[in-house]
Amino acid sequence: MRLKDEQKFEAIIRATLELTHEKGLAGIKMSELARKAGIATGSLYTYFEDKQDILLSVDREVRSRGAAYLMQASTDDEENYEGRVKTYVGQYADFVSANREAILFIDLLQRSPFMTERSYQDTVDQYRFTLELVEEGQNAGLVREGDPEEMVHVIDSIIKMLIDHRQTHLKGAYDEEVRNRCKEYVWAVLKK
Amino acid sequence: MRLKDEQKFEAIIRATLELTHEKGLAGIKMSELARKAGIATGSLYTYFEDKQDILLSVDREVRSRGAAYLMQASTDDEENYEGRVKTYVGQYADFVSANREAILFIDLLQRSPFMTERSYQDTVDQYRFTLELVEEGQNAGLVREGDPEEMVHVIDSIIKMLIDHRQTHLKGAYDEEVRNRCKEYVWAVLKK
Amino acid sequence: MRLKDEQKFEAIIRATLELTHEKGLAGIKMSELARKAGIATGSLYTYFEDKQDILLSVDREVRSRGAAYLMQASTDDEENYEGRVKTYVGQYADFVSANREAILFIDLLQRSPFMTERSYQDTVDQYRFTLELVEEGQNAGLVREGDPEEMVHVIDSIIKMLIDHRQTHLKGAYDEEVRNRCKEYVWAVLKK
Amino acid sequence: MRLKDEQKFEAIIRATLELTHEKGLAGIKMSELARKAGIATGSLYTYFEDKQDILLSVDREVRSRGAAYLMQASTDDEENYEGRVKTYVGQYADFVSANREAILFIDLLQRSPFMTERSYQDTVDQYRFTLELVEEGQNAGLVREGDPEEMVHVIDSIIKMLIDHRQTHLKGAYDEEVRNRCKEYVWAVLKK
DNA sequence: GATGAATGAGTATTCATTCAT
DNA sequence: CATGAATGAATACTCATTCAT
Repeated sequence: MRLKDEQKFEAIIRATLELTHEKGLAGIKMSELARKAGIATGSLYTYFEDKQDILLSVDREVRSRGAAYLMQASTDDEENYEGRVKTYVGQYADFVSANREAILFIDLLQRSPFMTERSYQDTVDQYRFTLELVEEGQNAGLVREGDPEEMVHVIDSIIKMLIDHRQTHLKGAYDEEVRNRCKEYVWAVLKK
Repeated sequence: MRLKDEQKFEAIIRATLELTHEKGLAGIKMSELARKAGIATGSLYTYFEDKQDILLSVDREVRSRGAAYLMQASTDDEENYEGRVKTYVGQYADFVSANREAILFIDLLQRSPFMTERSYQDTVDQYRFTLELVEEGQNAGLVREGDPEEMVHVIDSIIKMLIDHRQTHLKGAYDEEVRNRCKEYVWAVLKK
Repeated sequence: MRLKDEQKFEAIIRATLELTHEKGLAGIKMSELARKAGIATGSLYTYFEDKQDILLSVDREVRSRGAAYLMQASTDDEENYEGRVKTYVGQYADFVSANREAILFIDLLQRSPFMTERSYQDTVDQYRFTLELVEEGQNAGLVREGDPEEMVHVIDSIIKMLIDHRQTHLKGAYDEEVRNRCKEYVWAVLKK
Repeated sequence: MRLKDEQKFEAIIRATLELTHEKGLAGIKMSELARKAGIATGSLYTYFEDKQDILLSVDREVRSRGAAYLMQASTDDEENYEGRVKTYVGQYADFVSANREAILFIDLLQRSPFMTERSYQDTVDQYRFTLELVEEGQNAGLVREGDPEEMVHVIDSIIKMLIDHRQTHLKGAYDEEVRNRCKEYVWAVLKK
């Protein structure tokens, strides 16, 4: 017999993200999803309970990959705080740029009829490292006072907006310039 | 589509926004929409062509109201530029807070399959005043260099994020404190 | 608008019974059911929740009609007990013969995956009159001792078997002869 | 279909009967059947053509076992006819009680779409002995006149109903008391 | 052979739109 | 015009059967 396949799981995730990007959440049809993933419609149900299970699973997967990426992003060898923040922002911007579909997906799912009671905690976990970085800066008197969690969200939205604006409206590619503007704007918001 | 009864149109808009808030765009069913608006399902088709027509009409309406609000927002009597920016941001924050559902709706519609080729121009129109304010600051050497349009989007996303974070995650009410933080963060990003 | 139609409800019941007779419970397809009832597939869902709801509703309806028939069946003017029992059995046999499809349906549904927790009570209600007749006979010393409920079931099975055997295996029509045999056999079981 | 492993065939029969008892014929899924029989889904197709083949095979097997049992049931040493009938009814009641699932299965299959044109003859074969017993009684003037085949069916339904009523509705165990009632009722129907 | 994942035709169900009242 | 029942195409999901391992 054929073994349940990690590659198929991966293919389904990829297909879901692509389809969401192309047609929006509501536009996802199981048959199309299967075709895009290169499997039969019925096979989707070997891997997932139903449509909602696919969407929530993709959400979970994509979030955890994001968290993993941000966790591993090293900022250690930088000497000063500002430099470390900017390095981190640069890495985060790279990640956002490379994972636009995933980020769009999470965003759309959040406000969809498929999202039932997903806890806010999930999101927080994902930002733990960023949060700690902000708190460190506040403790060192280098960062503006204020709720660090809120600040993290603001930073997040700035970076996503800059990249989205560039790619969606200006049809431009993500480049060093946008990357630098991310650093600039974020640092402007943070610094005391 | 011409209107036969202004009140019904209003009810349909309100119902659309509420439903979008509750279940997301994909969760809007004509029957539910009608019920929420207090009319019969079939009557929706007296006022609108089809579902897409409703969504696009609500979008148009809500956008034009937003633009009208921002247009009318006066900043004239303030003496200095920073003060005028902050006054404006405060007013904008008030508007965002008072129209969260509408803003969510626009946001979701933007990336939905219902939105066919709505031009980016619409959005620009809406931000014309903000844009001019930023450009004025740049000309006066008070505002950081950079694409003003991009800056407007960044400002916009900061304000929306601050208010959304407060209301959604902290379940807190919009108040003077959030309003002030909007001003602070925005000015931090703008100022040279 | 069109009013929800009692006739359609009736048509669906009839179609369900016919289809069950023709193809068995498992052979009922919503599309075919709708066609047989002369309505659109989707309309089934105007009248019922889902397939199971149709089956359980038909069950309920058919049972209550049976109970109503047996309730109304008069035996009053007969002078002696044996005569009254035989009159009643004759009427019941007429009913069974005229409602074979309904009886088959109830029987099949009983042991189907659609039947969840239908209580035994339903069945008892339906037999109340028969039960009282048996008890009356026992009190008068005319009927054999024993659990009256059990006796009612035995009587029921005898009548159904006689009629089914005649119609199914012998392809014969229900007639006075079978009717009389019902009376004979039942009375043989009952009499002391 | 030839057998490769007698034990597996036995397991499949048992699983089929259990499943039919639990969920009815329509509720039998190949995957569940396989799980219950302790083999893989695909293996079912090593032993049988398809689903219908399983059901008909189980039917055949179960019927032949029943016939074998009734054939072997001896009534020879009883002196008088009534005693022999009662002995036989007692044995038959024992058999019915011990094979409720099989009997339900046969009953349901009979009226299902799986049963194509299984001849009525099969059933007759199975009742040959009972039939002869009744005919003997009629010839001896001890049994009521009437179609012996019909009488056999009536007897059969009485016994099954008594046992089913006891076990299903009263949750009681089959015991000497029920056994005796079977004899009583049957003899009441038969005797002239 | 045995296994259970893969397949896809077949079905139940949804829901935008139409239409009789 | 308003109503909400009726429609049926569109879609999610099931499950007998096949087949790669």
